Amino acid sequence: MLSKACTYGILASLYIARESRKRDNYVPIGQMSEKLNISFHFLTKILQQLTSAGLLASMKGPKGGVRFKKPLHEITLLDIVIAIDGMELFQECLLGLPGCGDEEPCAVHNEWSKLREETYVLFKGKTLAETSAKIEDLNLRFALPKIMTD
Amino acid sequence: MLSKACTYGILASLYIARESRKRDNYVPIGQMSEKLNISFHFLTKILQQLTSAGLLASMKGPKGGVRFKKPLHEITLLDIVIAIDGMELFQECLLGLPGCGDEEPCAVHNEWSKLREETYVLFKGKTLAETSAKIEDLNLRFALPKIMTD
DNA sequence: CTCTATACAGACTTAATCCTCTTAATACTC
DNA sequence: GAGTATTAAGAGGATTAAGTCTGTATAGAG
Repeated sequence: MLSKACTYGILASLYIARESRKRDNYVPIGQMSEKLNISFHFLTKILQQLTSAGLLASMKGPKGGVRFKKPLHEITLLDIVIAIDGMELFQECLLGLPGCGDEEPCAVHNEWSKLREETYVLFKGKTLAETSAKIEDLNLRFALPKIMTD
Repeated sequence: MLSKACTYGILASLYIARESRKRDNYVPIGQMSEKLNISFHFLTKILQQLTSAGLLASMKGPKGGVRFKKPLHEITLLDIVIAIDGMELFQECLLGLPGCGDEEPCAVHNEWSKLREETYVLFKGKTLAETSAKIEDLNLRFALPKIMTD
């Protein structure tokens, strides 16, 4: 469904969102990679994609790191997904048929495009503000063990 | 979403279904691979999965090939998908969190599991009889060019 | 019985994804 | 200005998915 890079990107985004609600600093990638248990260099590359997509601002040097450029309620999971995995997910024919579309639908086009649209709407409706808040409500220590222990 | 092998498996299944409604012979994989423009050996491996899953019966030798063991209206796209890609698609957490489930949901678990369920129902509701009939109704020469020219 | 057309099996190759490493460049601290 | 903590950039390695090849077994045809 989503690439590993994309799920890491979402997790990292939720982490950054959570940190930035606590204090307004840049969040260093090194700390983040430890807490999320994701390879530092790999995470760096993923976050660079978010930076060059204009979602994150980055700062080098001590006290550097990354943070979101816009308020958290203006950034959605869709923004993250598109920046990393692109739009193909919401456009591809289930059967991989090249000409499939509304005009020349494949055998499952109508149902499938409806599901794709629902998926799109789901991602679009999830802001970082709302979603990162939910993480704390639910206290997901099972999944993100080190986030909760700093 | 689906692996290449799985989409090829579905296309081949629709082809077999279509052929077997015309005459009751085994469908040779060589002919199928030409018509669908899929590598013969690769397609063979994929169809072996359907055979060992009990969906297809196969016959060696001249006039041999594969055909479905059950009537077409009793076989769904879900059967094909599960035989090739397994059930993970309908079980995995969107964020890849290991403990995510109804008891300890991740931040998007509820919405995501609803979508997964809809996907499952979509596949389950699509029988080969209905779906392969649709292919001819819609005359999908754009996508399956060689199917229509034999 | 032999020949041929087919499926079966598994090793191998290629391509894509995932991840790591090394070397910059830059900003802060003293 | 030197030292250090950080991101940036890109090469390279590891793993998995995708695809190819070679050979074997088997069923039918003559």
